[in-house]
Amino acid sequence: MTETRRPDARPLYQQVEAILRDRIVARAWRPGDLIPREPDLATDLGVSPGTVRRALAALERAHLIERRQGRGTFVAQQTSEQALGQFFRLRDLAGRPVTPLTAVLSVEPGAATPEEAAALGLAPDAPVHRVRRSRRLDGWTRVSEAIALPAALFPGLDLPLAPARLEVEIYVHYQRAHGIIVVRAEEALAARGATEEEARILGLEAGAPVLEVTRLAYDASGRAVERRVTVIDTAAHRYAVELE
Amino acid sequence: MTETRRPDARPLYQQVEAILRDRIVARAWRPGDLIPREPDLATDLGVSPGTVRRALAALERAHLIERRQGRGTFVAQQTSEQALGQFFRLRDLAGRPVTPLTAVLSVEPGAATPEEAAALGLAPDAPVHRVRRSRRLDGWTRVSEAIALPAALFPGLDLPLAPARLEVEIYVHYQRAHGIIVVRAEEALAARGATEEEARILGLEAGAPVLEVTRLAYDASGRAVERRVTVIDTAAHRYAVELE
DNA sequence: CAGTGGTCTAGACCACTTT
DNA sequence: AAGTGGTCTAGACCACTGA
Repeated sequence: MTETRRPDARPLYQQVEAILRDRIVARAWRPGDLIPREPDLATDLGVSPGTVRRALAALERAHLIERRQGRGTFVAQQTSEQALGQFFRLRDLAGRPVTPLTAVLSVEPGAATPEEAAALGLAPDAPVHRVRRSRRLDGWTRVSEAIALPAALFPGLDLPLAPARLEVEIYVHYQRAHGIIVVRAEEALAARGATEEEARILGLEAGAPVLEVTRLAYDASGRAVERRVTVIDTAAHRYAVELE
Repeated sequence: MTETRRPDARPLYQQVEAILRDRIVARAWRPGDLIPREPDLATDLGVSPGTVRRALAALERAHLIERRQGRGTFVAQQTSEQALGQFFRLRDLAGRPVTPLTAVLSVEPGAATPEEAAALGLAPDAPVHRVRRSRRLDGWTRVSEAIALPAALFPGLDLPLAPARLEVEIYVHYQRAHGIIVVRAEEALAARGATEEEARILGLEAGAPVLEVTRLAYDASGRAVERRVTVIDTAAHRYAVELE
């Protein structure tokens, strides 16, 4: 790059980052693929290796790529372990991570509620898939979950109904079956009393205190792709947060 | 650095980061101070400017320094705005940040409970300061808080009892009066029923669902310096979390 | 205008992995 | 041995700030 003037406001390394991210979003590079080595990317894009390196570091922080010394740079392939580590915040009372056993109770078509439409950027009453799940922690059903997905993003959603264990985390399924990579989520937490239905699922009395977590999840292109409401019995578990 | 061998396992930039962090922890450089410019640090430490730059970037991410183009690099001076932005997670129902009005109800000496001693790395029954506070959000008392501080770290703790507003956030006070910079905290969240005392403070009935947040805060040297239990009425507010 | 951090370049060498 | 990312160096130039 020998031009003296750069009319673009954004720094070069951010432009390079956007270009590489777009290739992943457009599935020109797919999860698991080996991408070209740094010097080749640099000459192809007409920038220095240091600039490519800075862009790749940002994509690695966003969990979109994995770099392995001696092997190369790969588009990140989500695994259940990775997805749980990134998005599942429940711990036992000693602070140890727990692995949930998840059962899909039902998958049904529905119409977006006003809250869902606003959160997901959909038209009112737009078609959604509704998934209900329950999750066992350390042997007890502690979590009841209601997930809403825009039908347009998840055509032919096929989740095996399972009474006990789902073999892969649902975000891994989104990626494999629908090409949607969840990279970020926002959650809003509150304490409230359990409804009768929740109390039945969790083995509580109606009105017992439960933790309600409302999540909005975003994919690599910044699109809201999932809204879920999770209700948790925190008798023997805690929702862990790191502030820094 | 012309040596061919480097016996140290850690990369140079991490060693430089540790050296500079230690200068802040040891108060050789104090909050607000202007620190030497990059090239000077590089020659003083015998490394290249790029290595210093990488160390400074890490310290900036940790909120220990602030870099301002054209002005220089300063040791971070906590402000109430900064401390609230970093450590106060409550939002209104629209997701907007709220600013709490804090009242200090009491400051008393006490002895560490077993949980506190374990969390803070103290001997059983070690002396602690106990601070009780309440916080108003949007005009209502929604938060009741109990803070425990190791007496050894906070000699002569002097918090003005205030019925309404505390002029600075308490972490700003820790820094100014005791030289303790809180950089990180871990929180564990649960839903439970309010005790009678909590219900009285929050204007609820005993047993009403409240959000309990147990926080352990760490300073720049990695030492646990504060344990607090916060009880929140989430009738009109949410605890916000970003997952990425 | 001088001085600072921010960006960008162009390499050399090391550590690790695989063939 | 060959090829990759990780570290480290040594600059040039730009953008911003304040005297």
